[in-house]
Amino acid sequence: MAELKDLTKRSENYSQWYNELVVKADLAEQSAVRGCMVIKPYGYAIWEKMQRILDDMFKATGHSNAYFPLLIPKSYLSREADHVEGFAKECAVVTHYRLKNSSDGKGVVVDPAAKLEEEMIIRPTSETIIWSTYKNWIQSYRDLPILCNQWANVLRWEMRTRLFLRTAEFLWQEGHTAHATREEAEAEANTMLHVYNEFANKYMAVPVVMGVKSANERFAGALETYTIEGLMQDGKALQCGTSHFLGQNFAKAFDVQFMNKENKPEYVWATSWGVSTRLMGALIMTHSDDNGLVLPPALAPTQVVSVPIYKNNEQLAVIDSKVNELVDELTAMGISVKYDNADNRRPGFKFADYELKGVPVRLVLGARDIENGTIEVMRRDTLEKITRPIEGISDFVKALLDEIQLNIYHKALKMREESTRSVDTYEEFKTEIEKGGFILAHWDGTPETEELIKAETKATIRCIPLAGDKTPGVCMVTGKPSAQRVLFARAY
RNA sequence: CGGGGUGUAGCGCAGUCCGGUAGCGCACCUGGUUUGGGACCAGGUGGUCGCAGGUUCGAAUCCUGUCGCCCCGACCA
Repeated sequence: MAELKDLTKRSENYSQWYNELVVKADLAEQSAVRGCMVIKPYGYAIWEKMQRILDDMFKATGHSNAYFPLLIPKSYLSREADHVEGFAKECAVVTHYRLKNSSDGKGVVVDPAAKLEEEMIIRPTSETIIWSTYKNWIQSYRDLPILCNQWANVLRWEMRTRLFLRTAEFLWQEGHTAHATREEAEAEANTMLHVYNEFANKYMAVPVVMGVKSANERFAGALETYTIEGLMQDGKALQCGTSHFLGQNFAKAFDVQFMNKENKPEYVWATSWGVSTRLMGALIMTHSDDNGLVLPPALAPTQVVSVPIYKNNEQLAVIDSKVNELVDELTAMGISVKYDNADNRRPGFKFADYELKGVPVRLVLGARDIENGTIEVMRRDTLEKITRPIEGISDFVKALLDEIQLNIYHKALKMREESTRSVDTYEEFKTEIEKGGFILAHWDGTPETEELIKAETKATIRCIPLAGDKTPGVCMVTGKPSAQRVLFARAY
C-alpha cells in the first residue's frame, strides 16, 4: 500500500511533484542499477493497455510483430555514418563473455581470456541489426514491402535520467519497414505518424502537434523525421513519438538491393518509427493534479472503483449483494470495475488512495443509499460528487467515462492553445520563451540560426507543423525569408 | 568531468557546532473503540549512526582517508 502523504504542489516544484507522483501512485521507482527504472505492476498495467491498443493499430495497418537480437556487432553500427555519430556517445559495450573466481577468493572478475574478438553493442535502436537481417530477406520486388514491428527494450547511456522521461533502459516498440518505392516509404512514414497522432489524442487524451523535425533535430540516419509534440503542464514540450523516412541510407549501408519489375537492381526504401514508455510520462504530466494521477478511462486499468460504507456486517452484506449486481452489470458492458470492501482501510483512506491512482469514477454505497435507493458518483477529472438513483446507474457510468475521456482531452487542448502564441521579433521571443509554452515564429531554415536560438534561449524547434498557418514571412533573427512559422519551445 | 549538498530504524528526519545511556514522525505488530474524506486510545517490535583508520576514560558528534547517493551544468528521446 502506498504511503499517502500529501504530494508537493505542482506549482511549487513541478519536477519534485512529478517524481513523487510517479513513486506514490505506485507506477515506478528508481532502481539501484544506474539510470534504470523499475516499472511497478500498476504502472505496467497502464503500459500494457497502451501496448495492446497500439498493437491493434499496427496490425490494422498491415504490420506484423517480430523480434531481433539485443546485441549488435560493433561494426554494424558504424556502417551508416550519421547513425553511428548520433549514437556512439551513449552505447554500452559488451567486451567479454565469461567471468571467473577472483584470485583473492572474493567474488568474481572478468576473465581476460574471454575477450570477444568483436565487441557487441547493446542496442540503442535496431536499424542496423534489422537491416543486416533484411538483406537476406529481400531479393525481388515480390519480397516487398516488409512491415515489421518489434516490442523491445533498448539502452542508451544517458548522463542524467528521469523516471519514464529519460531512463538508461526503456521499453518501446520500433517499426522497421522496407519498400520498393520512395513514394510508398514516404506514405508509410506518414501513415504511422497519423497512427501515433490518433493514439495520443483519442486514447491518451493528450493533444499533440504533428510536424516535421528540422535538420538539427532529425533522427541520426534519416532523411526526414516526423514527430508528435505534446505540451506539458509546466510549459515544456515533450516529443511523444517519431516516424522516420530513412530513404535508401540503410539499404546502401547494408547493401540491400532488389530486382524491380524492369529487372534492374535498386536499393530498398526504408522507414522506422517508435514510441516508448516515455508516453507514460506524457500521460502523467498532461492530466494529473495536486491530488495525484488523472487517467483517461481508455487507459485506466481500473475504470470504476466502488467503496462500501457500513457500520456492521449486516449492513455490509446488504451493500455487498447490491454492489456485486452492479459489478456484473458494468463488467458485462466492458467496463473494468473494482469493488473494494476490504475492512482494513477506512473509506476516507480509500478515497484518497484511488484519487492518487487516478481511477476515473468512484461509486460509494452506504446504508443511507440503500434506504434511499441512491448511490454517490464521483468523477476524478473534476472531483465532483453527485448522488443519483441507483436505477440505471450503469448506463450513467458508461456515459460518464466517455465524457471524462473527452473532458480531459479538451482541458489539455485548451491549456495548449492558451500557451501557444505567435511572435514576430527575437526580442519578444526571448521574453515569451521564459513564460513557457509553444511559440510560433518565422525561421530562415538554417541550422546556424536554430543553434543560435538554442544557445541563447535554450529553446529548440519542436517541429515544422503540418497543419495550420502556412503564410510566409521573414526570420525573426536574420530577417531572411521564411516559408512558414515553426513551433519553438523548451523541451524535456 | 566541474559546482553544491547529503549519508542516523522500511520511509522521512532531529541530534553533530559545544564528545557522556540513539531520539521523533510515518509505517509495522497486539488489543479495544471506530467507519459518509487520509481514525483514535493503550501497549509493543525494529538502528554495528555509509565504510576504514586515528584522538580520547568515552565518538553519531572531533581528525584523516574512502565509498555511495541527490541536485545544478556539459550530453540526450
